[in-house]
Amino acid sequence: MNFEKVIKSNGLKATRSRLHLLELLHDSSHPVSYEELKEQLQMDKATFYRNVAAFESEGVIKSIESHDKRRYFELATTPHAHFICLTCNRVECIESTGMFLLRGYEIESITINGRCAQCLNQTTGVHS
Amino acid sequence: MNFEKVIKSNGLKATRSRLHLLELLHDSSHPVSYEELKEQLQMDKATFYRNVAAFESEGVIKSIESHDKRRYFELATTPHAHFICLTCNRVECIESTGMFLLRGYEIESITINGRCAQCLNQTTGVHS
DNA sequence: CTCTATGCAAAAACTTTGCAGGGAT
DNA sequence: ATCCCTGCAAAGTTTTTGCATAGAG
Repeated sequence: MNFEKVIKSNGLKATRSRLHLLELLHDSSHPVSYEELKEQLQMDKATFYRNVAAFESEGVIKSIESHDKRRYFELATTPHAHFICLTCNRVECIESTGMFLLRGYEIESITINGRCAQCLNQTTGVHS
Repeated sequence: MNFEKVIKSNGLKATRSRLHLLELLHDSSHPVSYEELKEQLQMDKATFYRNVAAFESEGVIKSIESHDKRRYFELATTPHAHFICLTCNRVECIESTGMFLLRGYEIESITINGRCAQCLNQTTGVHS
């Protein structure tokens, strides 16, 4: 994946911080929480906020809000739904096909909150 | 709707502030934003935060997060989905029946982000 | 070389906590 | 009368802004 190109094509400069941000999101199999993202990147907090905002407004990344105040980020790819487990807080991407229809509305994203199969069976093993 | 009873049955005292909060949510046809709620209630901000937290943890009210950082509240009723228009920021409740099934998962709430029919037709009339 | 992005520090916005008085049961 | 709730003020957090320097194109 050529992030440099992606960044530049959105009128932004391909700096180290920005490449790091996108790489981190790309390397993760699931959406990354705000906190985790902020932690793992060594850029200044001001830069972090500015870059996240820039990428989001350019549509390079997307954010999902969970039931509590958590916010998760991922690279913008094909539209798909998200499932957030209220017990273990994991976010899963749900690739679906027939789901994006609702009379007269344009659907951009869907978030489903609930409890995943794992957590329903074993009440142990809670992820923070 | 007997809010006094609702509040007391959750081990809380039926104070004016709390009754106001629930009445306001009840009188609104759609979920109310955090800001609007905070504005329209004349209780102290500390009290506001404490009461919202109390009601939410008791399951009396529910909150929905929109794509940006907005948070919306409603009285907890029967499970239903929400549609948030990314253009006009309106939140609609979607009563659905066959929607709450997903292999092995327990669904608690669903949020759909997109653009409503109105906004798709007329690009004017954006609500704040 | 130009103009944007970054880091630092300071400010603003938002949320939580402590405590004494007021109100509900 | 008791114990919870409220308001105020102060402390903590999170996010934004201003500005000089560093870095990308």
